[in-house]
Amino acid sequence: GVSERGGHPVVKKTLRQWYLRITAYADRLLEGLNTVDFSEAMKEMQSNWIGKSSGAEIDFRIKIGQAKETRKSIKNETNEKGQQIVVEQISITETEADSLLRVYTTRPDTIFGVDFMVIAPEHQLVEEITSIQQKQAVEEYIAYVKSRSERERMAEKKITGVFTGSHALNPFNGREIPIWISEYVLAGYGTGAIMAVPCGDQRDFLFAKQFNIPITNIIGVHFNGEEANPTKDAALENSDFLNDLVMINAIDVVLDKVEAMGIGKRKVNYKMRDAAFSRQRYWGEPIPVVWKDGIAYPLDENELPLELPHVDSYKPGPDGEGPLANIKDWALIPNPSPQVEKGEILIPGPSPQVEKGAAKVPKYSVYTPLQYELAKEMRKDHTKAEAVLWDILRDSKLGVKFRRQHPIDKYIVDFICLQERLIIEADGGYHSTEEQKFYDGERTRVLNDIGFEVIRFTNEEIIKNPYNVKDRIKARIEEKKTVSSPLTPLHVVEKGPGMRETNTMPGYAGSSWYFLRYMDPHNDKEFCNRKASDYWNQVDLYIGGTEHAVGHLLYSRMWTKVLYDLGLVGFDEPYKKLVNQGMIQGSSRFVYRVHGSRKFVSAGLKDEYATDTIHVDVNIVDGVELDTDAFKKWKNNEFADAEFILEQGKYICGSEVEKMSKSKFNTVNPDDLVAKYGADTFRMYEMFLGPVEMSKPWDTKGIEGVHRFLKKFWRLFFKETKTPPVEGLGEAFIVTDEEPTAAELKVLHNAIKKIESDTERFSFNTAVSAFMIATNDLTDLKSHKRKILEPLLILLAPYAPHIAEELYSLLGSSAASPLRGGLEGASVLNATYPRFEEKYVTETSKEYPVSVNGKLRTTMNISLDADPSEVERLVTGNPVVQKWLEGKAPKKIIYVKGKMVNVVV
RNA sequence: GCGGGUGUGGCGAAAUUGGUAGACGUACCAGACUUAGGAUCUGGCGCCGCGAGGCAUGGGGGUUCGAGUCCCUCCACCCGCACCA
Repeated sequence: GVSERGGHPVVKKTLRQWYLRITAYADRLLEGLNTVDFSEAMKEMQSNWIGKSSGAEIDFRIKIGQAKETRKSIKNETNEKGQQIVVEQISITETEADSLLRVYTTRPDTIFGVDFMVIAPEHQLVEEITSIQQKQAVEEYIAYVKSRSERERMAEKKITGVFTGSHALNPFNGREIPIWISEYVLAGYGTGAIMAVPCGDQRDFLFAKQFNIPITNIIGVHFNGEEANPTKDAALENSDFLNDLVMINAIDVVLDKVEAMGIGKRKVNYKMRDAAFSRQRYWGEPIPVVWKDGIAYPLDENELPLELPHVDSYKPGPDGEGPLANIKDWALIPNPSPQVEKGEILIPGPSPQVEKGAAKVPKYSVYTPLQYELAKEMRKDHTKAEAVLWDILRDSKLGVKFRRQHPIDKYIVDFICLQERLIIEADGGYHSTEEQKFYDGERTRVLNDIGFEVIRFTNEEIIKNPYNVKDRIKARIEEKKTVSSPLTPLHVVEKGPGMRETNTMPGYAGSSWYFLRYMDPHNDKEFCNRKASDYWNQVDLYIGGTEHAVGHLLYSRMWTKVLYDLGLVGFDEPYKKLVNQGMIQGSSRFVYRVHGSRKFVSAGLKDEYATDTIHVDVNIVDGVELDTDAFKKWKNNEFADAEFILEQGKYICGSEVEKMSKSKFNTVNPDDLVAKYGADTFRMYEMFLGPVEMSKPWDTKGIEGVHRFLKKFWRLFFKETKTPPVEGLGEAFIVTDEEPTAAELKVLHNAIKKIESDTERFSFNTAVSAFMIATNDLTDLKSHKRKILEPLLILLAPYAPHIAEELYSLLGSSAASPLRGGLEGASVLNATYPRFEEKYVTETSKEYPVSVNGKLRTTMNISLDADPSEVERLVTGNPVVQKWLEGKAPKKIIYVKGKMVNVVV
């Protein structure tokens, strides 16, 4: 496609990027959700995104179907024309593969229902296990998959796949299971390979049907042959030692056995990926890193803060880099600070030629401490060959100590004997490519340079012939012990020119923790003093949209956990309570142009024509009726020659609720509304629209009501005058200092109670209606008393701050109304919130609803202290009730004090 | 497909614990004041019915003296994720 703004072609480029390792926090981000007050939808979105699943990785042995061929010349003769004829015998044998097929499953209980395996097209075993017969088909299929864009793949959902020609062996019964390749298995999730159980998984079922793979039913009647049943509650059948076990209980039985046999282990997987943390833009915090020889070095603390350089142009840098790459003066630095060096002392061992203490103690360097982390990770995951080799080398079995997955220089080597300076590497199948050979050669050269010898074995060698491998290593160690091993200087990174990182950080680098800065905004030593953050603690209430669910809200939760782990803040969740406000949507209008003409057809008639739907500006539509003259002038007369096909003399537009967007011509500009009605009206109307968390289309119509309310409220303070107000308050100001009546106090205190509780539970729409009710009531009572109006103003301040402040200051400071002394210039924002007092709203009687058999028939005013027998007497005496009783005696009278009365006949 | 949510007048909505369904606001109708009304005020306004009354909270069923609210079931719409094994 092309870009929306400039129409430039969009191309894919490979870029070096920084990632935030949010995956390391996956579990804690999930658990933390239990401690915060977020909506269910929000929690659900985040936990879906994290996508934790518990299952197991299981290794299957692989039988390669006729993969190896050996050619043997059995005849070699010359024919009568003198041409040589070579007759070859090709023998094909089934062999077991070097590698194991590792699958990820959440349902190990279904292991006897596995009818085929599926690996992703990108899986590393594809080449190794493809048989000769299937080679062409597999290659064609891979080419087909590559030709499809992700979009096509998602949209079409075709069932595609190809058989590799090889089989996996069920570890329990040795059953041969065909291995297929299909794009429905994703390389990036789990191990990129699955065991398919068609009777229990719908995708597997459809695949089996598509390719006529026989289905094993392990759940008996729970499987109907029409579709898969993912139940966990069925008793297993056809499942060997699992027979009759309920599936959910069988999971652990299988896993225990798998782990005992050493062919797999329990494993938790996450859908969440690390978060891209670099942007190719100017605006963003620069990343404090200097590159040298392809290695990233962090800046020293005393070199911080690193500030963005001044630029004259924000044009992108070369090869998709950010604009900073253009600023050579800034990016290139002649002398980067020395790298962080974490070395280990290499003690010259007991080699006879090296005198103890004679040699200098050399260090070998490690490029960055990160390598230690990486090595640690790598030690967790090892190939079968590595495991075999480690078994040979570990515990000084060969007389010298070996370490595995050890960082040295810029590499992490498989096995290293520091004492004898010997490195052993186990190479997988991929080491045979030309490119890999080049890198391996380079690696060997560098390691040799710093005094290490490298011995390489292929995985195949190690597994097939471990004793041979062991003997060769042992022999080499003996040889090395007898010769001098000169301690050459190690590969040292010299000071020299380097280049700054030219990517910048994304917006969320700042938005993840900005709230902490509010707690200590003037601190120039640290982002926020621990004492300040301990005092203020978590954000009490955070109002934001759901669109941040898997972005900002997740990042800032992670960020807070990092700071917590570093001891810099005392809480590990940033937000105590989260309210998702709804989005104000746009209500779009459409016109329908008859295809290829300049005729526009009204919505009711559009089905009779082939039409193109066009967004039309909502401002030239009244309701759904188009102003056709305005339409002709719209967009600089673009549609000046339009003709209209009307219905009942009108052009009716189509309508739809969509996101507000300029391109959809459905935007309403708040500035226009503020100019017309004022900010208070606009603000209050937004609150009045409905519950905060609900999205709804903007509708300007109702705004008049709120505006009328504010005008009415104003009239509690001011008399309307014909002439515009002049200096001072004059006669128009009608607030008095009289004592309020009981009725007025009741109105006030009902309002206080309702508005306070509504505000606290974020029910702003009902709070606004409570203001309206109070204002209507006070208008009816002709109440203009300061003792009523002043508390009401304080209540109003959060809802209509401008008018509240204005009237409050008039109450307090006006010379013309000397109602108050000493409060000149006081702000309503500092006023004490009014306190609700029960005594003003207490009633002595109530208009009770009286029902007969649950149906409301009448109401009766009864004293609240009336006892039940009194109520019964009054109710049964009521003529309406008597009419419905039809002379019968009531069976039962239900009286709920303060609520209702119900007579059961 | 999976998960979350919402269904109440012409429209936005209210009903906080099972207790007078539709508060408040719009729109609409009638009227007052007025040169005028896009100001203000009064009255009406769920549907059917002259009325008594009947029917109404997406549909159906249940629990209860009483259900918008609780339970079962079906339907529609919106949002999020989406080949996650």
